[in-house]
Amino acid sequence: MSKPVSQSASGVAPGGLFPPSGRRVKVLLPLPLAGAYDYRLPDDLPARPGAFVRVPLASREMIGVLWDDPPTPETAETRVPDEKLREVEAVLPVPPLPEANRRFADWIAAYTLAPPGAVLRMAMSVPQALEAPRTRTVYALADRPPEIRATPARARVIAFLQDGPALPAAELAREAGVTPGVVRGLADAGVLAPLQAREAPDWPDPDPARPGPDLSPAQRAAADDLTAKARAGGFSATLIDGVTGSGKTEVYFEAIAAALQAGRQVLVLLPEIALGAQWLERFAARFGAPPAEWHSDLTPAQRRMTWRAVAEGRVRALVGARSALHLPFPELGLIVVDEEHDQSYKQEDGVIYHARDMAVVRGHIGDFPVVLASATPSLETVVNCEAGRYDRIDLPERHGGADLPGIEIVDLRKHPPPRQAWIAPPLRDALAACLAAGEQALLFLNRRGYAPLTLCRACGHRLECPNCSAWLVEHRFSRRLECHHCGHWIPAPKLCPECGAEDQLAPCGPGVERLAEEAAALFPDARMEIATSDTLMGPLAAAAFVDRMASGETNLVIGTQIVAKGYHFPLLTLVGVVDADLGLAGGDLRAGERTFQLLNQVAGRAGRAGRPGRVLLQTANPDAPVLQAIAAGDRDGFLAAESEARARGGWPPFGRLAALIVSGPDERAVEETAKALARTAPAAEGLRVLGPAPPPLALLRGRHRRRLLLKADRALSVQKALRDWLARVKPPSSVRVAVDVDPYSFL
DNA sequence: AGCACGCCGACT
DNA sequence: GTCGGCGTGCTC
Repeated sequence: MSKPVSQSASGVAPGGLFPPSGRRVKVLLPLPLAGAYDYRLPDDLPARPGAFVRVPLASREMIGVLWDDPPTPETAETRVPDEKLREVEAVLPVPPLPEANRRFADWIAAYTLAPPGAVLRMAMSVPQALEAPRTRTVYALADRPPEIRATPARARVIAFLQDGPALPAAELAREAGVTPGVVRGLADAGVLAPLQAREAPDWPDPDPARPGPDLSPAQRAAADDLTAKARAGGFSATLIDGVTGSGKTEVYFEAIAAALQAGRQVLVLLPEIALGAQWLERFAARFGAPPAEWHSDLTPAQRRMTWRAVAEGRVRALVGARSALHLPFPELGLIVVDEEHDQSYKQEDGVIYHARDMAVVRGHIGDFPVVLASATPSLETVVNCEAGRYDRIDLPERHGGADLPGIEIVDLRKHPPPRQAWIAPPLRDALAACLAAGEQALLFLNRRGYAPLTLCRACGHRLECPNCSAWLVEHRFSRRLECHHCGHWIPAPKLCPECGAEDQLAPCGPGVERLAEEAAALFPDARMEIATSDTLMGPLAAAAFVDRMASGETNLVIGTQIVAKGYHFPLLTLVGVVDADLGLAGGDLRAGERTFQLLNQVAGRAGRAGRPGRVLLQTANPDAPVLQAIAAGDRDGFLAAESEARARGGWPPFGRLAALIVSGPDERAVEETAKALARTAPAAEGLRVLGPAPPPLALLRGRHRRRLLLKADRALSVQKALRDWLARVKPPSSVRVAVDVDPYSFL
């Protein structure tokens, strides 16, 4: 132990020994520690639970949150001795973390088995927001300005400030149309007075009183239900189930208006990919001001100001990706989870949780309604509705809206594409007709790059990632082979790295880049564009792409799932799904459901704005139930069959599942730990452990992996079983055991 | 998460 | 002989 620690802890102060004063408090630190630490809060520091405090920790300082006392006081043995306590140094000038956020963090930690501090870290993602708000120097007219020589430029500055806001020198000069020197001169002369102003401009409040759009009778009924819930408060979870174009957004906008009118804050969650300009514009059109935003493209300054404005209640409505759930809303009164079925709500690293489910928990804790919206609701949510846990609103398709696209299956066994090509004749002909008619088409292939596999014709060697059990994907634009799981890449080689043969490396299978090559050869006059996360980096690139689509500048898009979500393309009439079977391989629990949702969403891109659309699904398994259901438009039939199968097997949502992922750089040590876990697996009625088994990605980012699966009856708590189980096995320090409660990915 | 302590290789 | 690599372990 270092000297400063023992000194301060024993109460040695200049002038002698004092009995320690102040009371013992819990401080949760944003670190993956087992629980909150005890500190001494000096009597002269007033702080209530939730206060952000600065505390010493080992040789440094940290910011933590004054946590509530645990419901069961600890015993004398587990209690940290008084001598070890160090002092809370300061209370930061920020509103405290609201009670609901604290209970929410506790709940997530208990459910996911994550350390509470790791959960808190998500709520404290912007430490700079906790410091005193930054100020900037602005200039206003001085109270008693001295007499100076009047010039036209000076007059303009003075005139501007007579009814304009105080501004920083540079902005003031720009607004008044003078050079910065004029402003500086006025300031030096004492005509302008410098003031310190808070940097954060207020967010314009969305105006809930603005009249909404005309709603259909079904929309009106749905909106009335939700506005009543939002006005009254109290927990409820409601699914809005309606196809694209049924007006879900307009309906939940009414709920938002009601919550705002009731003086509550509102949070809308969207998948990151759908959080584009189009949604923001719709919100602004309805409420006269855009919402605040929270997503990965924010700058650090935007992040800091937004976090603070949320905490101070100055942000009334915010739209964000899943991490927005942890923002410190003091008056949250409604959460909307749009595209609730979307897999991106499942966070897969760090604290592993499902944002849709946690949104419902947050509503429960905050005692307010939660609205889930989707055209293809998840089976989880549908079952929750059937069980009466969630309410359900069905929105029929609007009359006068676009017809549902006609969906046709192209049997690749009957209509094979030419060698080294992937567009089968029926799709080729449909594309030709569509482009000839001056319409727009989308070729969908959920695979980035040129080719997913490169192999040597001479020796058969496959180019694999050294850190992951995965093939390297060729990207022609960047002339690289890239691993899509870690950051690894190599320049596209000319020689086989195994046998040294020259020009024998052959691309196998298609990616969007290769498909574009094929399409360009078939339709040399098409105005083609590739849309993937590689080509649409950032909101600006995405917005520019949307513009080119809306204007018809682009008439053929080759895209991955990025085009399936969030955008509306009014001129698009043909969608070709190049490989409808892609998502079905691997046989994981939700492969069918996921494929249904994705294909349905892609198909929904065709034929809006009144034009009939056409969708062609290329498949080698035309009899697969998912594809039959899509083609027949029989979503409910598909869900019923899927539900039946899962109920029979005791799989979620009819049973509980938790995965243990054992990983480490040393394969033997990982294997040993996995086996030790299997040996000590809990044995109880209604509980089974499967594995260990190497997952499809048995090597990921240089770490070897094994998976075990705990399957339990719905009535059982998997958390208790997991906690007891993990306490029985002490893995070596190089091996990590991650817990994924309710796993979605089986990789 | 940091940061210190600790125990083995290339330097002044 | 020391500087320093980052493996391991602790922080109320």
